[in-house]
Amino acid sequence: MADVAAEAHVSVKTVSRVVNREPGVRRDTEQRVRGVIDRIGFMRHDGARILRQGRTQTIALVVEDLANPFYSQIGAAVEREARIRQHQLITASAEGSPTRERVVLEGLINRRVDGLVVVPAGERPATDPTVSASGTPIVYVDRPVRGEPCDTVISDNPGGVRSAVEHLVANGHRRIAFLGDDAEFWTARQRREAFVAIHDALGLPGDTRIAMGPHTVESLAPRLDAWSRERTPITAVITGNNRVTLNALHAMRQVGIEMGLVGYDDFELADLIEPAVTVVHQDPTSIGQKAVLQLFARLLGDESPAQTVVMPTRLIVRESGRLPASLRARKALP
Amino acid sequence: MADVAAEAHVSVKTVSRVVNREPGVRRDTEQRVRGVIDRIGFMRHDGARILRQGRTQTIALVVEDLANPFYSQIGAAVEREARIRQHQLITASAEGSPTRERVVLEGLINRRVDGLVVVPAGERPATDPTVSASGTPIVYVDRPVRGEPCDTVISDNPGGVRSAVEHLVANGHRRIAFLGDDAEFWTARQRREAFVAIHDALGLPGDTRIAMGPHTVESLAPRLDAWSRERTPITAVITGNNRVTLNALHAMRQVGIEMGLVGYDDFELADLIEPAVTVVHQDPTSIGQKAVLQLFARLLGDESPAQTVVMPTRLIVRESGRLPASLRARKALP
DNA sequence: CGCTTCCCTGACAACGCTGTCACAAGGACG
DNA sequence: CGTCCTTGTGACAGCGTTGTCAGGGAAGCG
Repeated sequence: MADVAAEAHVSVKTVSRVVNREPGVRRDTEQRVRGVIDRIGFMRHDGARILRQGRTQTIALVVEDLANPFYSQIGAAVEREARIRQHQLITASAEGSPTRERVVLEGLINRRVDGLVVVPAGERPATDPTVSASGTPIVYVDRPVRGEPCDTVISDNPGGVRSAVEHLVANGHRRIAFLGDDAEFWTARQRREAFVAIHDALGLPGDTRIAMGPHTVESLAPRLDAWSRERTPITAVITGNNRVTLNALHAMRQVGIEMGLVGYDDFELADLIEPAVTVVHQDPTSIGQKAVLQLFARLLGDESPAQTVVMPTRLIVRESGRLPASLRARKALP
Repeated sequence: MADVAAEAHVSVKTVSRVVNREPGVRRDTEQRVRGVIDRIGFMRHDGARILRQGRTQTIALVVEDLANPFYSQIGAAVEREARIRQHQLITASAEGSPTRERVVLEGLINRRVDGLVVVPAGERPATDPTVSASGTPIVYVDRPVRGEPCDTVISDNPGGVRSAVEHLVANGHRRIAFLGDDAEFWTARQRREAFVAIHDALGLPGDTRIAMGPHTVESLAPRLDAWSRERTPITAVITGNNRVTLNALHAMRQVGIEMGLVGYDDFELADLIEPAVTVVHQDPTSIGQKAVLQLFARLLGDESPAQTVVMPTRLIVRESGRLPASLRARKALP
């Protein structure tokens, strides 16, 4: 900038004014400065600008694994919303480890990102000293943190599970199993609890099977096989997230069982599998969008109490919720 | 930092030394400073550090669409490799628009990212003045740019297409169509050309069908239907990328045609569709990894001439490459 | 003509940190 | 006792911007 100033016979301040399109520069001066800028290829150093102004125009997204379509869709939405608001997005993976998450968050706060969208790993309480002391606004996504209330965007897990169970029941299923992901995950637990609650509410048999992950195809196959051979066999399963759904589908294919299925999370080609998979769809794009909206409200000074937004889910009915023909004969209890 | 210094009765420089674990601080001084830091919750301001040191410890990834699994897997790999090397990753979408790409790149260079991994939009020549003038090292991924040679990581498109065609031919197919993505994309064109070349090399009929996209299910369904009804019908298609594969699968399902298929890009559940889809797999994780490797070599001062790395593809044989039973009767030309 | 007002421009400090250099104190050594 | 070296510490400048304030000239006004 000093070089430009010297070359154009003006002060650095005037160059700054031109670069930032500030008013109060005579037209010919501006032309001259602009000419020099183009000629020597000057580019403003945003680092210095940031240091001076205190705002980094950057937000960060911390997720478990960017390659998981659920998170990458959130990522795409967050990036788009950030870009619209002239902010850059830093993405970071915590790989599900609270320790790594701390390190990552600390690094981001050292960089003075303006705000954070975080899918919290584990059960970290909201009052992480490093984070809360920094005053950086955070919006949690997909699962809440413990302790004092924080801005959070989650999806309606009980509602999603209820729609799945009701759909299966309406199709004649009575004994429904639940394959949840590792109980370490809050979403997994919440969905399990909802599963139990809705069973009670509908007066369904209480001895249905519940198995929490991690699930591999190898462990799932014999388990599903066994469940379907019991004296009071299950006729359908609800899977707790996209990973589990995939593995369960592989397992079923492998063992050759026919069984009702409602998956959690929609996935590409769910409609091309035979039978097409009925799923509970939570819209990652809307979730990400909503989170950014909330974050920017805070950045613009919104001081209202922390808010938890529950995003609705939608049951996408395809075919896998039906009672398979092979099971219709020995139709279950009333 | 000044506050800490005052509180601990040392100079800011000593605080700086402690924070950065520089040697040459007496043990008790360090303890005292560390105590104050913890007490008042000091966190180093990396923006200032960066301004002083000139390195941002940040690289950026510019892709078309983060929600596309191919790119999000590259993104995950790049982030991981960057993290290992103590760098943060900024991701940005250009949404396929060269104009937007320019703006995005300019913004990233203003931030003085240390390096860039870019999936170039369109046919931008390598000599983008803003970028090349800045001297920021760039590695292009998935498709090359025109003009002077640049570091580039692409996958072996001719090899991939060849393996697809050879596989289909080995399964008895003779009339094979190619459904490429928009010819605006370099990869789409390269795959088309490879398709033509291998046909010549193998002496296959020259009148096979080629259609470049954008392809929707609606446009694809009648086209595939028509092709399969002609006097010399095609018996198989090769699809030019994951999007096209998906739409083609939907279209086939919709019209109810049986036809051989080899898709470009692997996708989750390709093995659960009936018949399981044979694909040409390009490994986005390795591609991303390789690109970062190359980038950091440049950052560490590697001055060797620009290099184009071609990553091998792998044909994942499942079932969709077979000659459907319904077509086996009127078995095609020798 | 003197005064105010407006427009344009520049000097300067400061954002928070670190590299350089200098300096003081203490011990080793001749 | 003087010299040299080592160790720990601090003063200061400067990274590239921008906010603040001040100043100079032209125009407007009485």
